[in-house]
Parts: sequence; C-alpha cells; structure tokens
Amino acid sequence: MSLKRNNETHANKVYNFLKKKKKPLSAYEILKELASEGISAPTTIYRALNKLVSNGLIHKIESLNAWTVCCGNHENKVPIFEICKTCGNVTEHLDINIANSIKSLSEKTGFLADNPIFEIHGQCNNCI
Amino acid sequence: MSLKRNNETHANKVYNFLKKKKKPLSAYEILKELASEGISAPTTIYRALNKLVSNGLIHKIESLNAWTVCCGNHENKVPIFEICKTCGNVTEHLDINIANSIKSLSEKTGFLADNPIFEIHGQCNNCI
DNA sequence: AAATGCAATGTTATAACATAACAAAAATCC
DNA sequence: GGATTTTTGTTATGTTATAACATTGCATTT
Repeated sequence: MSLKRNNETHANKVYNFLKKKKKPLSAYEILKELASEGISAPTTIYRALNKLVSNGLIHKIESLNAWTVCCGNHENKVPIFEICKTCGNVTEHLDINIANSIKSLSEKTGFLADNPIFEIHGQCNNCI
Repeated sequence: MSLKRNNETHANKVYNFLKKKKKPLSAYEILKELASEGISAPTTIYRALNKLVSNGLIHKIESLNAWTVCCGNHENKVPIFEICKTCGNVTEHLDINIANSIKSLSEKTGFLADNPIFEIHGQCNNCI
C-alpha cells in the first residue's frame, strides 16, 4: 500500500478549482471548498496562490481580495478588470491602448514598471 | 470649564496628519500615531478615512492597504500610482491618455465606470 | 543504499486589516 | 429648548495574511 502523495500539487488543485468557478474567490472561500481535498490551512492556500500568480496563471484582484484565472496570453497588453458593483460580475479585458499609455508614462517618469494593477468599479451594461 | 470638544474633527486630524507625512500609511499606522490625539479605536480611523475618500481628499492604495493625500484636482484625468518596490516611494500621476483609454474601453463594453484603481509596482528611476 | 538538497506541505500562532452593533456625546437645525 | 443629524466611543468579532518552526516527498548525488 503506497503512501506516496497524490501527484497533484495543491497549487494545481487551486488552479483547477478557480478555472471551474470562473469568478474571483477569496483565499478563505477557496480554503473552505478545498478542505475536502486535504488543504486545511490558509498558509497552504496563500502559497498556492502566490505560486500561481508568479507563474502568471492567475491574477489577484486587489480591491476584492480575490483571485481569478488569467484570461489568456497577454503579450503586449495589460489586463484590466471591470467589476460591477450591482451584480458582482468581474470581466478581464486586454487593452492595447492602456498598455501604450503605461509605456509612455513610464518613458516620461523613468519608472520601470513590472506589475500593473488596473481595476475599475462601476456598473456593467446589464445592470445599468 | 468648558467640556466642549475640540473643534477639529477626527477626519480633519487624519487628513492633516497624512498631509504632513506625504506618504501612504495604513490605518493602523495612523492609529498608532494619532492615539495621542484622542483616537483610540480602528473604527474611528476607518470612519475618518472613508469620509476623506468620499470627499475626494485622499486615495486608498489598494495594493498597499494604505491611504495617501490626493495630489490635486483631477478634472478629466485619472490618478495613477507608481510604487517603487525598492525604496517604497509612491508617486501619484495624473494622466490624460489613460483617462481617454478608459473612456474608450467603457464605450466599447458599455461599462459605467465610477471608481478606477490604477497602481503600478516597479522601480523608480532613482533605484534602477 | 544512504545522504543530501530542495520544493512542497503541515502546524501553530499571531499579525494586520476591517466591520458590526450598540450606545453616547456633540453639533446643527427648526 | 427639543428634535434631528452627525460624530464619536466601546466592545466584540470577522476577514485577510504572514511568521516561524517542523515534516514529508522526491530527485539527485555520493
């Protein structure tokens, strides 16, 4: 009887869970739901989330204290999240204009950007 | 002997304190320093901060859990914060290009924006 | 095979951030 | 002055995140 660990890392479990849910979730929400998968401490969740963020697979939505799966390959674009105050829907957009605006601001100020956070709270067009 | 309360509201005290410090501070940092001014509970700090944010006098920097004084009149611009990972310096910029990019994204998606959060982590040109 | 190194994970505690709910005091309005 | 509104206080608790130490699992080296 093998005592070998199931091959799926906790980070993978978290990633697959977030992929299935399709919306941003807080660390504790994830923890609550993945307790049944052998993850019992917030530490483990945060480690997994930090790893997934470092690998570019998920984003943290700062103003929601939540994490969500990255929508795709950014290339030269910057992700920007629209967060509806009414229904809670969060949509990630990739916008080249904003990427260019950042670049020109960076050239003006000499700031070497590596981690942008763009979130807009408002109302989506279903709720207006 | 008047028992009348000092006329300065706690919100004003917090605002003047943040103005003097010229850098973002967390609620608890503010609390610690203004304890001597008769502010003894986090509740009071958060109320003051929320009021100052509502009045447009300060901004919350989401990724730092910190608040800082607004740099001026925005008019049609959007504030964007450059946050240096090395020295911790935080600079607010007002950028018309980004405001315009937001507006055109909004027109494309139908999203009614009312509260943008723009923060960029990186290195300032003194630390590169 | 045993030892080593590193990544992943566990455990426990605590730090840091924020809000809820009730009450009281102070200021303002009529 | 009384009513109303705003500000503040108190207490408790909820939410988010990290620190610090330890163990386990796996791959590589000896």
